[in-house]
Amino acid sequence: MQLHSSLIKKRSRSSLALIPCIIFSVNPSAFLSFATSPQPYEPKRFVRIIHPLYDLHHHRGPTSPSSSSATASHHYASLLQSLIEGKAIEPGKQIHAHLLVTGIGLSTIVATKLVNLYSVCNHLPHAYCLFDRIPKDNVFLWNVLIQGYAWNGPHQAALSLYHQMFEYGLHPDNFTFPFVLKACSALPALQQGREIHCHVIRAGWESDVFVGAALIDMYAKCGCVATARRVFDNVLVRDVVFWNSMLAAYSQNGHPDEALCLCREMAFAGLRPTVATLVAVISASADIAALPQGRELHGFSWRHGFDCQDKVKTALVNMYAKSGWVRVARRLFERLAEKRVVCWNSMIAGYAMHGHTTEAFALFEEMKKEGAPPDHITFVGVLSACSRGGLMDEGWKFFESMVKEHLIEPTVQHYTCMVDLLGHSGRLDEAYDLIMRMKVRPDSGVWGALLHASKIHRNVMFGEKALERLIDLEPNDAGNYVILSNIYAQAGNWEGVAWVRGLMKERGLKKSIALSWIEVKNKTHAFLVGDTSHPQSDEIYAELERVGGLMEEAGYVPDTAPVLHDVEDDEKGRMITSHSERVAIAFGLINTPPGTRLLVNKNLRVCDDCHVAIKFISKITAREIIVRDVNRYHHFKDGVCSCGDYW
DNA sequence: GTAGGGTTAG
Repeated sequence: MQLHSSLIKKRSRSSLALIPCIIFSVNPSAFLSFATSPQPYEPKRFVRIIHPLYDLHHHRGPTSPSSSSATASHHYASLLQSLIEGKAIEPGKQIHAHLLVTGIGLSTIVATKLVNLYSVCNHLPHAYCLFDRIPKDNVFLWNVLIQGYAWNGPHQAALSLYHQMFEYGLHPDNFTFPFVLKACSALPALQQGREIHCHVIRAGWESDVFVGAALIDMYAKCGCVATARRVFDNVLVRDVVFWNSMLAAYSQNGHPDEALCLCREMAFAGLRPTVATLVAVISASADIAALPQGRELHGFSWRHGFDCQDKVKTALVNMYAKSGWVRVARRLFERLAEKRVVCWNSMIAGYAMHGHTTEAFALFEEMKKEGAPPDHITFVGVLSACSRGGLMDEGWKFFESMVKEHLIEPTVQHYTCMVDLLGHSGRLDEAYDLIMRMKVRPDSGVWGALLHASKIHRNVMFGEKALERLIDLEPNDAGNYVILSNIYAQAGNWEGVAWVRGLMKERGLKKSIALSWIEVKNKTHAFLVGDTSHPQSDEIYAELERVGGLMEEAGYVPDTAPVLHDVEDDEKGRMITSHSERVAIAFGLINTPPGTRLLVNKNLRVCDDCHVAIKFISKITAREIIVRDVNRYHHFKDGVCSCGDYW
């Protein structure tokens, strides 16, 4: 027996342990084995493992007697089972060939294992080919194939297989449902997902924790968070992963508050968080720039040893960048052991959000130099940096290099950045042309970008075109209607204003109430417009008046045109000087030592007048004031804002 | 014998 061996390291899915697979070549035909023994390789152990196979190969075992044949089947099946666990496709292929070449043939059990192996290793054409030629009378066989298509696509194939099962008189079980639901999440396919949910209920699996998690994931990916929550409530025996699914559902669908609240419930229920819990919750606090929670979670991660996990670190980088602590984010980023593309993306996007274009571009260059290939999300970050900075030429250059050099097909998000960039420069007709020429279906983001650009450049025609589409795409988003109403008001078209307001009333839409919050001494203080509920209310308004006087001396003229009331139009008759962000800033001024940087958050965009006012405040009080609105960061310093007055 | 969750942009 001539042997030559090579060691292949395969990652086991469950434990991430390294499983050495030793491949041997045996005369006359290629032959192989594997060893799950720990390294270093032990010859004695190897011989014990190879022995039965060696016998089989020389036809000493699996000849005509049925008992021997059954033994052979058993040996091959257990061999294949280990290959499945190690996801070792090549040895599997060789066994398959060997069985066919030597005429040993495939028993049902061996064929099933091969389908399983091909399926988990994403060799689906092989898996299907084999599946097609064997009896399909057990659910297990269908499950493994559906699993393969659900993980690797085409996802539609998983769904057709699921439907075919019924034609064979088989019924899906508690394994089938998670697999096929995974395919629905990936597509995403809500209608089919709902149908499967009905089957789940009929089959009595709705309180199964695995099926439940899959349903939550499916509904979350389809944007139906409320339904996901109903599923969550119906499952009474919950484990950590199940909780994590619901946390992720909230965190990924723009419900960060609910995610944070659920996390507290989870802790109360006595469950210990995992890496996935922390990643979901940290990213939820990043979404609302909840720095106190974010820092608390950072501390928790550190105390429980999660902070050395790169995924947690990346989530923290993202959280600090989004919460206005870019330098802290960068320090953490530098300490990452392995900078994966997501880490670079997170940091680049962080810079872009703050309008730090130079840093964003520099990091992009560094990334390429370090040999980390940028992906489509990297380009979303870089392009949004261009659009924040109004850098038209650079934007096109990046867009073209993405397509030509990096062979990345532009997605709807890239087009959104480009529309934003063109809109920024007032080239609304070009922006509209680009939307018309897009290879992908324009979504609400693209039309939203055109709508905002129309507002800034006071263009009624493109504003109307954009709202027309947005009414179809997100009919219940009050913000869109308000922007067009603003555009009409700016143009003095009061009929237009009345029409839009009428439309909103008819549809029962109300603009969200404006809210600003500021963190002082580790405590968050939130304010509504004209808020007088704070214990320091009198001092706050005295400060607003004092600063207001200085501002007028410096040349500030409050713009009281009706349009200004539209960002926070709930406060009819109230003074714009009491807009929530100004109240929060005044609170910050009286509660922090002179010169301290103020960081204010707002749930809507800053209105035009407040933007002007805050520029004055920053100069008069010699403070750096950072306002994070729903769209971006504004760094006010010495009477200038980093957004260049475009937001 | 087959399982489920997590980082990025807008």
